[in-house]
Amino acid sequence: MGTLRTGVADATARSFVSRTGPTASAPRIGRALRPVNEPASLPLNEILVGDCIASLNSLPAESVDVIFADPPYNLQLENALVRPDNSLVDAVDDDWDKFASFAEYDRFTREWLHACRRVMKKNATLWVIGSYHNIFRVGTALQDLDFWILNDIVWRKSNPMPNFRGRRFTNAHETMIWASKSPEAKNYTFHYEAMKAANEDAQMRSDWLFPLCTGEERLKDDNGQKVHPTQKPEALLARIMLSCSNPGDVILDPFFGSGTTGAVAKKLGRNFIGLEREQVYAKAARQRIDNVVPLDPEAVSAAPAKRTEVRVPFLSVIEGGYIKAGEVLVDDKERFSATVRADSTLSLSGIVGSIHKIGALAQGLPSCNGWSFWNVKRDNKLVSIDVFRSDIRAKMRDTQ
Amino acid sequence: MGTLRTGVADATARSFVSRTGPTASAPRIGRALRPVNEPASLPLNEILVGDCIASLNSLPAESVDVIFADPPYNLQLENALVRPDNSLVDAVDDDWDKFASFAEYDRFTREWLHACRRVMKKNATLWVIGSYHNIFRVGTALQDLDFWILNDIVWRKSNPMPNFRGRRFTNAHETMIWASKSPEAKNYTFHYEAMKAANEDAQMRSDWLFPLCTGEERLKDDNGQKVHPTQKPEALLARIMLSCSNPGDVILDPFFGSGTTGAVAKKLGRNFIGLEREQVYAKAARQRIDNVVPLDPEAVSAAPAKRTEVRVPFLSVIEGGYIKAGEVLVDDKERFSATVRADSTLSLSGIVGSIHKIGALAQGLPSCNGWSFWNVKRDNKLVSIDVFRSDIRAKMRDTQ
DNA sequence: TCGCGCACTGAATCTTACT
DNA sequence: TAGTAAGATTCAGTGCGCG
Repeated sequence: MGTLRTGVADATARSFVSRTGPTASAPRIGRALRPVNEPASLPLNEILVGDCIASLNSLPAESVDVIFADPPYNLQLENALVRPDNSLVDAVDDDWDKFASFAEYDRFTREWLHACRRVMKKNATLWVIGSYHNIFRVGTALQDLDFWILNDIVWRKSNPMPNFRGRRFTNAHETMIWASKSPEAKNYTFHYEAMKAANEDAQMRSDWLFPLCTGEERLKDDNGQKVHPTQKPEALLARIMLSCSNPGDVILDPFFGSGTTGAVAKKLGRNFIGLEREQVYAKAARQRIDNVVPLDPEAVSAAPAKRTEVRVPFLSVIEGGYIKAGEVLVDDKERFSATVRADSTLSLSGIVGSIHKIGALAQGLPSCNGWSFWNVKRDNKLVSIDVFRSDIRAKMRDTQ
Repeated sequence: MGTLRTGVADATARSFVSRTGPTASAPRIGRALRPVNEPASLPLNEILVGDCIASLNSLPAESVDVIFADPPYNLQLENALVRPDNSLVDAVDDDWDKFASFAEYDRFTREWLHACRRVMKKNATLWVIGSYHNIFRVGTALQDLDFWILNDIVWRKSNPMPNFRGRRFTNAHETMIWASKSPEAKNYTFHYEAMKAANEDAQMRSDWLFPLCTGEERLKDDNGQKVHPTQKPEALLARIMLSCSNPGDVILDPFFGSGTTGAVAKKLGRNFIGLEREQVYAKAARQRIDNVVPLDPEAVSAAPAKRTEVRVPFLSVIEGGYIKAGEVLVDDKERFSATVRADSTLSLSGIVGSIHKIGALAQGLPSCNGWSFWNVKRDNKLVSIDVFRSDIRAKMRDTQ
């Protein structure tokens, strides 16, 4: 396994070095620097522009430690989507995300996965991210190609786009699959202790909470438009690299896009190889990466898990058995009473709504915090429903 | 759609009724009660013992509203799992969870999904739960069979089994796929408003947090051993039924196991059909369900949704004397004004059209909800015309 | 400098009833 | 059944301008 630490490009340099790659289909956008302890043909910390399968086939076999892949999701939008305020959603409608059929998508998927397999070291692992549109195809292909799934990881988005038509649950997560090259490859890298320490000394779970990539981090062009429609947050890549790679490792990304993998690799003292079809993305990524200042090697430690006070649905109070459907809630002075329904809405004089809405309605106020307004009788005493929320939060705290 | 409410078995009765089913392979463990307004061959609130595909094929086509399926996971533990203290983990190693290959599992999956499809009503939906061992196979099969995925839902476990070897992330979730019968079936049941009210008046997301089924809820046999290795929590099924079904609906579960689907269906005033291969599970489930006390019907009905309210023509507002022909409507900020004509159309700069059309035109947008856009002046304050619609609807309700 | 209000945005398979 | 009109529908932010 490579232990290189100096191959990462100097952060102060800005010059672009475009060179002829090993095949005509894969010109390199890279730095002239080349570490001496890796095969000459391994284009470390470079971006190969061209078809990812041709580029993969140009690389030496068993040469990379980790692959992170963010392939096209094969979204199938039927019509334009407008928000309630009638503005148009800037959806992904790029050519690279269009496939004629599931069969074609499967063929494409199996091809790039097969090519990835060849360049993976024996104990290398592979990450693929996707949504329900494509992730089941990817998972099936992985299993058919004899990859061995280690985990599926859920990226829970703290700020997902809402469902504007109210016809589904908010699509608030994406799924990543983490797999080794084969069931026999047992000696893959996994920093269990670091992950546990990062998670308040509890094992790191398979559900991770991160915000979308927005604000400063989001790459914009000269017109202020986003450079890439699906730029991933650096925190996501950082947790992957910290848990599953070592400084000096080679991280390959066959769908490099805006170069998040490269930026995080450089920051964390890893080497990257980026494959990207679109010249415009590759160029933006190169510039982005050249601006990254690597962390001090000592500082390259696991990022702590994010912890905030979570929202508890009132439904959880019923689901947790604290209050039963059909019970009656009253306010402090027992002037108002409402019946709890199975779906956790309250019913008062035939009107149905949330604990907050009905609390407001009872008092004739524009708003009301139902948690502090409503009580339930226990042993002939009033107990605030907020007590149950606190209890649920205490139990959840370990699982954040 | 069935509206049966009385077919749910009497909670005080305890007797088992085993009968000969429609095929030799599907003897019924059911109640003698049979609602009169459903086809004679629909075995409501019964458990059919036998091969699930044979049982499915014995049911009439297009007869169920929701299917919840918890198929075998095809777990692939190579060796016995031992805890750090050397105790043996009681993992799933039952015969019904063994498949020789992915191909065999796929064949099985496609077969039962195809049989499910036939018994689904046009706007029925299907839920399948699984883990990374099988869910990718299931999702691929669903898409190949032309089901239309609406969401993938993550069940986050608040108390998952830890990873004992420290070689992976804690497997802390399972995945559910929610799908309609085809892309064209748009009128599936989804109680958006109820879910939103249940979740602090914010849209219900695709990640749900529940504890595992433990304690009192977990079914035990006479020796104190768990009856079924993968009993699902009732809260999970309750959220599914509350969001995606109505009282009286028929919920089918082709892998009934310990009968959680039946228990929750009865509690929430839904009908169930359970299919189960193992006599011992069916018997335990029957007993469990007979002990369930249904909730009061008031507590389980769907909260009223705006989109199900009757349409009120704007003309009714004029006819009701709320607004007089010739009056002027304005928007929130009084940037636009339009005159009400006697036939309830608006006139703005010589153009005449509905409240919606003129609202859209004024803003230069493709569409507009005139009810929320326009206001009228009363006592020098703006009053939304939607207030008048609400009033008309309230009066209509009283006279029903 | 701070707070407030408003505009804008993010991998999205996003309506329904009537003629 | 296809076309048209009614009308229902958003959360957690970031960033900017104004007072």
